[in-house]
Amino acid sequence: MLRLFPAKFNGRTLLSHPPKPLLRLAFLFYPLLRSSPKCYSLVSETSLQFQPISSDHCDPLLSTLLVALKSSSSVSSCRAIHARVIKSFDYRDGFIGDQLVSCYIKMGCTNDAEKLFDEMPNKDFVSWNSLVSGFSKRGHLASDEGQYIHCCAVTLGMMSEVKVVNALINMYGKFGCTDSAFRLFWEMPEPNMVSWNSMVAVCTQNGIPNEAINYFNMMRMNGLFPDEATMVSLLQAFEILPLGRLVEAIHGVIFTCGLNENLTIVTTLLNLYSKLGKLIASHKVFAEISKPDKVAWTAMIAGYAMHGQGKEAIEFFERTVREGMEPDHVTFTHLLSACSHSGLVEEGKYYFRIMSDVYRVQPRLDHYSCMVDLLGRCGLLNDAHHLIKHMPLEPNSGVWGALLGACRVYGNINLGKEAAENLIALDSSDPRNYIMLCNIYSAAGLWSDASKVRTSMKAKKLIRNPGCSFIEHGNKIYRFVVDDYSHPDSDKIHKKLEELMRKIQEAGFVSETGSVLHDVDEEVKTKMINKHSEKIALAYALLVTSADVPIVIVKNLRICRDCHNTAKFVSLIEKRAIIIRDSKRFHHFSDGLCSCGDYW
DNA sequence: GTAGGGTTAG
Repeated sequence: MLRLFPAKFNGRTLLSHPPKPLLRLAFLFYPLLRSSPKCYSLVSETSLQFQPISSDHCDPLLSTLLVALKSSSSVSSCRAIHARVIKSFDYRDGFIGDQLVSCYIKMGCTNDAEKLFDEMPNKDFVSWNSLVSGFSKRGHLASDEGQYIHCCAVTLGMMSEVKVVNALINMYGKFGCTDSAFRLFWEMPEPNMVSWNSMVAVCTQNGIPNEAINYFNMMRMNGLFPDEATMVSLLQAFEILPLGRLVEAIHGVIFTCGLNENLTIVTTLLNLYSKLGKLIASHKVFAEISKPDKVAWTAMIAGYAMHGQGKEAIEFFERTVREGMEPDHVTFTHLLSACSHSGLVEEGKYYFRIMSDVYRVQPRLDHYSCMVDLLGRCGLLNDAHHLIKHMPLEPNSGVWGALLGACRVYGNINLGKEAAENLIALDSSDPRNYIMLCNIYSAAGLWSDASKVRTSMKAKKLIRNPGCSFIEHGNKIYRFVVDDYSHPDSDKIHKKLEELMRKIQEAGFVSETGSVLHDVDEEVKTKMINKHSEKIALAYALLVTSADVPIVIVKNLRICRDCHNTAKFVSLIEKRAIIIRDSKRFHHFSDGLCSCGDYW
């Protein structure tokens, strides 16, 4: 039986009559308290031990409950406990007030958080930090609000506090204001470990991996030894800067430092190998984890999904569930995405059904996106549209984007238009939405409509993100854009490309000019398409790599149909394994076929 | 000897 508040614990007298509302709370949330590592010391196997230190007996237990509440990921528990706390007490100040603000933010009740924060009479720098970090982590802070908070911190004399500056650095990082983050960091008299780690993270999150590595090196030169957070952020830098050999070197360092027992680091490494196209290496890393957790095995499923290995993802899922793993919403997102990337329609429908029926995981927007993608892939555009119209949540850009992608493949102009209009209504500043719509019109030969879309893009001053391809060779990364002549060996590369195109045309390859947006002659179109960055990278790879290693190309945008087809032919004719990672997934080409089954 | 704010993984 659960005993609450024993009279004595370790020889000390404990509170014998705790306030009744608290007693009810403690009973209700006993499992929650037990599951929170930070509160574990307060809660033994059989009883809830409680020892007040202040004259106000409510505070310690309520604080413990609130801390447990924050560390729990259960939103329903959050709401329940929060409702009861508010009913029984009215705390606006000090410790409890700060905790409540954090809880509100965690639950997504940003208005309540702000209201309470405004009402708090004695805000100190801890209160401010709770607010800043909570809001910036969840993207609930606008840039000017951030600057206002920075001003407050300065006027209230909080800038001497390292934790405050660290919170501001991270806030600016989340806004993409790297310059402000840099300035704050370099003005700090004594940055600590978290400050350095924050800088590495800020650089990684803002797509400047070289800078992340620089900060890492500077940190080492300052005599600091990297910890878990450093390694995770550093590893993530290599997602953008795919220097495979350097990653293997870092893997070695992780091993020799004994960090290979650290689940967080190892999971990041596993995920990184997947993203670099090395699924076998991911699997090896996973196999060496002694006690993989939910995050680690979800990462493995995500790896299979990315590489279009749906059957393997399902097998893996079923095996681990049998071993007692409890899947959550992220697990199902990747499992459904695996089904969709492999065209496993029936399996996808099955898992979508049982995720709530059997595993009690309610479908979220990501799951609906996967389902729309899954249905769209096999041409069931009306079913996909029906699902969107009848889903219980408000469809977001992911859901409409999945439909638009399917419309592009199947050339459905009407639905495509609807999807694109919804997308543009949701976010009129994302050039990709306009480009997709433009693509659909162009493919259907509706040049005047396509041109209207281009005009509205121009009017909004939206610039198309230029496509580029990366390839690693001899410890260097080479970047190619369309019609690129920047490489010193450009003449050779373009000669090789022309030769390659001639060869595959002889084997039956026909250019697919539908991917070219511009309303120009077929001949000009073919010329433009033949100089796409991934084709140049491919020709370069054929020139400099040996025949036995797979060619790995990384592209920032999605691969176009023509380049996809080219890679298929080249894999057949040159007898080479080609791996292309585009912005959405991996394509493994061999013997004239692609792992994506021509749908992406 | 207890409890709060700053960095990191699917």
